[in-house]
Amino acid sequence: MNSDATENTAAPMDRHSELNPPQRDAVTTLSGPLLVLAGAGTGKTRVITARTAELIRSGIAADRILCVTFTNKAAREMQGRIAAQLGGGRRAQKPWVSTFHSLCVRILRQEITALGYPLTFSICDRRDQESIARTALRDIRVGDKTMRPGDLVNRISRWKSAGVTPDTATAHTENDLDFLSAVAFRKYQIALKTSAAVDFDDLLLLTNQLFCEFPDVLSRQQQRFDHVLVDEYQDTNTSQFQIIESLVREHDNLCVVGDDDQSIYGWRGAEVEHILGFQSHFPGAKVVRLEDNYRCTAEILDLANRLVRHNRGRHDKKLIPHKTSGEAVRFAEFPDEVSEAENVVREIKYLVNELEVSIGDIAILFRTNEQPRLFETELRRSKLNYILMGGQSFFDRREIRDMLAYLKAIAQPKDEVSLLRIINTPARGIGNSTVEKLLERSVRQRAGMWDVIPVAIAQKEISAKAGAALGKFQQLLNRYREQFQRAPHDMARIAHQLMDEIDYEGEIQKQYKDPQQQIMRSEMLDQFIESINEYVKRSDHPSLAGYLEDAALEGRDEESDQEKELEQNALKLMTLHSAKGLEFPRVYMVGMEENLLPHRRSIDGDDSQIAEERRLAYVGITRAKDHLTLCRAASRKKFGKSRPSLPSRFLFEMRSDSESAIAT
DNA sequence: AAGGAGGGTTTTTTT
DNA sequence: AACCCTCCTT
Repeated sequence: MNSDATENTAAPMDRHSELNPPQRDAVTTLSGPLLVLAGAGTGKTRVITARTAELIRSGIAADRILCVTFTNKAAREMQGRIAAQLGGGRRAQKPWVSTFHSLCVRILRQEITALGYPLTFSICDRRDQESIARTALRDIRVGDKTMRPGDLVNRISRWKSAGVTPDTATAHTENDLDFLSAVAFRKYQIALKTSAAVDFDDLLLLTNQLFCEFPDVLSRQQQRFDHVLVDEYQDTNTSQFQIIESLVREHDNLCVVGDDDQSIYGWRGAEVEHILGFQSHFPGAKVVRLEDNYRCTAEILDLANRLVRHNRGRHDKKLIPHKTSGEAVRFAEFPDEVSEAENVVREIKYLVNELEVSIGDIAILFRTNEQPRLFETELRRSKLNYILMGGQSFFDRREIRDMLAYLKAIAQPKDEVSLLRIINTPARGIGNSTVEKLLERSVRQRAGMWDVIPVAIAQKEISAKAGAALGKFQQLLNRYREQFQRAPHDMARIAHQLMDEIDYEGEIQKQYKDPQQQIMRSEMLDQFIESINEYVKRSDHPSLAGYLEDAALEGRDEESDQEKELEQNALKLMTLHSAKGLEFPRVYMVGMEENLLPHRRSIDGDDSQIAEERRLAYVGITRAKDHLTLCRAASRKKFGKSRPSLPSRFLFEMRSDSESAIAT
């Protein structure tokens, strides 16, 4: 009805004096452990930033304050908000705002070098992990049971974040699957080690290990920070908890902010127990509850409250709406997923073109990454601007991964994962059989790939031709290694030269027949060179390893102003997971069906997994400020086949009254 | 060794 | 429907 997007009617809280009483309480409690239980839309990030600013005003040096976030995006945003809070005069003062992983890398780099060891590991990203997992699983099979690499990586990640090693994992197997994964876990760890690589979880584990084994390292790090603040505390896993606990042990000046109802990362090792048990971990902790919601209309909030009431074992809180009522939440049903996309997009087109709704105010949220495709097609057809957030990132594209693998193999000669990726891309006469033989020998001799080549040639295991190709390839890598070392400021140019020398463009022409694809891929490569350029510009001591580290931790580098503008004028397509922490005037939650939300794989699991899916739905609903539409399709295609799709159980739970809630 | 055809598998969520 | 893997031909 109301055609123009409702402006920020919310939260009169930008000024400190306009904080509501509990918020002010949280902001001005400056020492000791503090738990801020903040429901959705209650201004929790604002409390963190205001509190940080308050600490600085009270005389704490900014660089003795550490704010920890989970994503780089959140870190950047927080940095900006704190700067805004402090105003111009204190612009020079910047607290440390960092993700767990960047924090750990910084600590490791600093301290390991200080201990006199060379720091030469490379960081594996998710794709690398999966490819290691794939080889680890290759000849492991129990009966006909096999495991997908992605599942293994998740399992290993959960183990690692809980401090489980391959040894302890093997000791506690209860079934074949456990045993299978424990064996693969060991192989995975060995592969990482021989590649001189660490994964994301190792960064945290190594930091903890460093703290345990070198007390002076720990105390040095403890003395760096007088205050630590953690956002989204419900998502901390055990190693993250340990790091935080170690850092604040001496002074307990720890402020954590979170909402147990928004814990949606249990599958990767997050433990709600950390937020539920905060007061027993940190005796004497003060607890502040923020229950005044300034974001959602009463109708939206009512729905969210009703849904989440079906979960047990939560801090009971009730969000109080502070917005005048809006329109009713809408429920829509369509015959199939194509029609769902068509209709949602048609409505959006109408809103934007006829009612002058700003397209940047609209978001479509979904459970899985396969869902947005249809919406993309429809949006493009309707000539509506959109961005797919968090999807296939820049560094996930095949050509970028290939180039990165080159750089990694150059930076770290031991990195066999990267080496294997590019050893014959573009084709240079080193075929599968050659690689197989080398791999086999390297496992047998427990030596690196490069080390076994001379023997393999001497034994006539591989052809002279392949041997020559290998020699030439090694020379290429060595030559570039030297060049990158000699002129790190020239990295972008050297990388470009490398690309030309291996004729990667030619490879693209060969691989993709479609000329449009070819153009797009080439553009990607240009952007890749550009991203190196930007790295060199912003860093004091650029190095190849430094660039690769950034690429692994940051994903895409900071958005330019241009991109920010683009983002503002585009509809957002994103998963429920990546929507956490954001808000939009208009939200469409699509695919509200059994097997999708809750997802099939959590239905098969235990109750706690359904509860997590329920929280996911809760997160989605509470992203909406004014308008919310919940959509479902009566049938949906899966693996190319159309099958009937039932409405999500959550739809019934939201609409029914408390009886069923009590029954659970 | 390279390229292409055909067959089988896949889709949770992410720092 | 898209992707990956394997096998087959050259």
